[in-house]
Parts: sequence; C-alpha cells; structure tokens
Amino acid sequence: MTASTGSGAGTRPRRRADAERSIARIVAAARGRLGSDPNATTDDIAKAAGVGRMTLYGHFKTRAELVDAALRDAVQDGDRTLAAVDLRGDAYEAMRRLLVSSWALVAESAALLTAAQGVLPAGRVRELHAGPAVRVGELVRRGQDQGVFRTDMPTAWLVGVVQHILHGAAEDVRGGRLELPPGEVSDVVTKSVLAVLATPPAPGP
Amino acid sequence: MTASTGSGAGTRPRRRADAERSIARIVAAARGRLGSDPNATTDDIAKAAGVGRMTLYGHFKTRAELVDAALRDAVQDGDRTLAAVDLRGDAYEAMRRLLVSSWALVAESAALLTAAQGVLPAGRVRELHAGPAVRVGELVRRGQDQGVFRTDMPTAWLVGVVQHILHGAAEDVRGGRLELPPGEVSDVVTKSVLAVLATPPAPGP
DNA sequence: AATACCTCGTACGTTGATGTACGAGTTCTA
DNA sequence: TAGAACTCGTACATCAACGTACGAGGTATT
Repeated sequence: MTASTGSGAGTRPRRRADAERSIARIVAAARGRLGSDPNATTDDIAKAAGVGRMTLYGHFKTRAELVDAALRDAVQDGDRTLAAVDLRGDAYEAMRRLLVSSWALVAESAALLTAAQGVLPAGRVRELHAGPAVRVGELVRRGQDQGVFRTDMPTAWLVGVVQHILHGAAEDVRGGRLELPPGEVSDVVTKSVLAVLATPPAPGP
Repeated sequence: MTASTGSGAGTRPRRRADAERSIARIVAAARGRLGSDPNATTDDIAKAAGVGRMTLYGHFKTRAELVDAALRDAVQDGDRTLAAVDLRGDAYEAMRRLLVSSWALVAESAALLTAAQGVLPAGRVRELHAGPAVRVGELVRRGQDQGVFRTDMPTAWLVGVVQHILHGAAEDVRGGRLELPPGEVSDVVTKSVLAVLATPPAPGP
C-alpha cells in the first residue's frame, strides 16, 4: 500500500479518488507478480490488478517507473516494520527480533529486488534501500560498540552479508531448493546471520 | 577451456581441428562476457571470440545451449580446483584452504550462474552443480562429524549459505558496492563463511 | 589435390515485449 | 448535472534479440 506516486512529491494538481485506487491496486499487483517472477510483463501485472494495460500506462510511463514504484512501496513497508521493532538493549537480541519480524517481507520481495536490479540504474536501487540499510547499519555498529558483534570486518560488509543470506534463502525457497518447513526457515536464517555477526570466541588464528 | 562439446559424449564423427579451436574460443568468450554481464547477446559473445555470429550458430543451435556449455566448462574448472585442494585433516582448515583457492573462480562465474538460471531449466543448473556441491557437502559433513562444524542446521542449508555468501560478495564486487582492496575480499568472505559453519561456543539459548 | 568441412557476411523471418494513438464509454467532483 | 478526469479495448509502431537461409570462399584432412 502507501501510494504517494508523485515522482517529485508535493505540488500535485490532485488526483481523483478512483485513480488513486487504481494506482494502489497496480502497485500491489506489481509487488505480487514481480515478487514471484522478476520477468513478469506489464500485461501480467495489469491483469493481476484487474485493470486494463492502458490504464497502467496512464499512470506509469514506463515499465521501469512501475518497478521503481513497487520497490519504493515495498521498502517503505520494510522501513515501517523496522521502525516498529524495539532496537534498544542488547544488540544481539535486538537483531534477532529484527530478523524474525522482517524475514517474511524480505522473502516476498526478493524477486522484486532482482527485477529492479535488472531495470533500474544501479545507483537508484541503493538510494531506495538507503533507509533500511542505515537502520541495520546502526544496529550493527551499536552491537560492535557493545562488544557483541565482531569488529574485524567493515560494518558495510556485515550489513551486506545479512542481505545476502536473507536474499539467498528467499531464492532457495522460491526455487524449491530448500526442503524445510517454512516456519523453520526463519529460524535457520536468524541463526546463520547471528553467527556471522557475533564476536568470535577464541582469538581467531 | 576443456571443450568436450558433444552433448552425448563418446561416439562423434570427429571434428576438424579448426572447429575445435573455434568452439574453445567461443566457450571462453561466453564465460568472459556472461561473467561480466548476464544479458550479453550472442553477438557480443561472437565478437569477443573473434568469430562471426554464424559460426557460433554453427556450433550451438540455441543461446541456451551455449550458456549450458559455458557453465559446464566453468563448473569443470571449479571441480578441478576442488580436487586439487587437500581436504584431509582438520575440516575447518580444509574449508579455509578450499575457500581461498576457489574464491577467484566463483567470483568470475557468479554472473554466468545468474545467466544460466534465467535461461536453463531449474533442474539442469542443479545437475551441473552437483559435482562441486557434493564435494563441499562432504567436507561440511566431515566437519560436523569432527565436531568443528555446527549440527543444529541441515547440511544442505549450510552448503547453501556458503554459496550465498560467495555469490553475494561477487555481485557486490561486480557492482562496485564493496569498497575493499580486492585482496581483502577473499579474507572477509572466508572469515564470514567459517563463522557460520563453526560450532557455536555457548549453548545457544 | 580432391573433397568434405568450416568460416562468415548479408539478408530475412519470427517472436515477444514495450510503448503510442485514437476514441467511445464511465465515473468522480464541484 | 456539466465537464473534467479516468478507464480500457483495438490497433499499430518499434525495437531488440533470436534463429534461418543461401552461398561464396578458405582450410584441414586423406
């Protein structure tokens, strides 16, 4: 949800209510279809939205623009989820909470990300991810200050690893490569991520 | 390198030497181009091979067939690399050796894998990876038996995580998202992977 | 040296998706 | 309720990549 379709938010002539509704449905459909197939066509998406292809093009000049809107929407949801998680206290436990509550969303948007990477300029994708990335980065850094997360690797890399494990797991699930009860996936993902982040026990050789 | 282009190896009418050479160049070029851009066209590849597009189609009926051959070639190289690594003794150290010596190859073939996933049937990709995957899987299992690798997650998942971290790092490098001296990448990747695999210190809550 | 094999250019047919044009009908909004 | 905004079908223009056809030359092999 969360339309806010204007490229440059703010001064907008005002849109009619039904248009607003159409846009919301299209964006939702785009998230859904692109989330299960990164190559979904505009036609697929329009059909899934229960809307004519022309209506879609009435609101999004190009396919790229649509993908951008879909990703923006998904990221916004993610950011909201992150904001709702209590990140205070022990960073280790905070990270666990964060992973548990964001796994589902990340999983269903993994393919969407792939789609975006293929269509949007590289910089744009980073830009859209900036919000959540900063939040995670801050938590990681705080964990490092607390001594519970390792400091022998750059923070940026650690954040990257978190993403890679999440994204990889999502792809595995989507491709049926992972034979694991869906509920447990969240578990192993969480454990794996925390294992990377945690301060190593013995003085590493 | 390593042509062996016949789909059904063995009884083949025999090919002329120059054809063999062309094929080798084409496969090498395919690995190169697809390794830096998963969407490289047959035209790109032919040009990179210093060969006419028609010559290419003379040897590979479809683009998919070419991608298959390229991936097969890369995997074969990988398998050879793995075979050359001494996997005896402490599994932890063996894994470190394995990661160090295979990182470069994995990195340069990451995009090729992506290309293959888009074009080849899902099962085919797994089939091609079977060789190396089994080798890594065996090492992981051996580490679990030795008590140095964790046993609270399925072996298959652990193998998957190894791949995800490697692949993710490769993508980061390719996209310039990772600002790290190339030499150090191998280091952090190795450390990260080993952190996931290692037996956790305290009894996990 | 004869022959079968290989190279490779040009040109064409095909497919699949993107995006545009037009226009008639419908539904908000004021 | 008048008019602007929106929907949406059909039809078409475009484009990029794939793959095929033909045929004139080279080059390995025997």
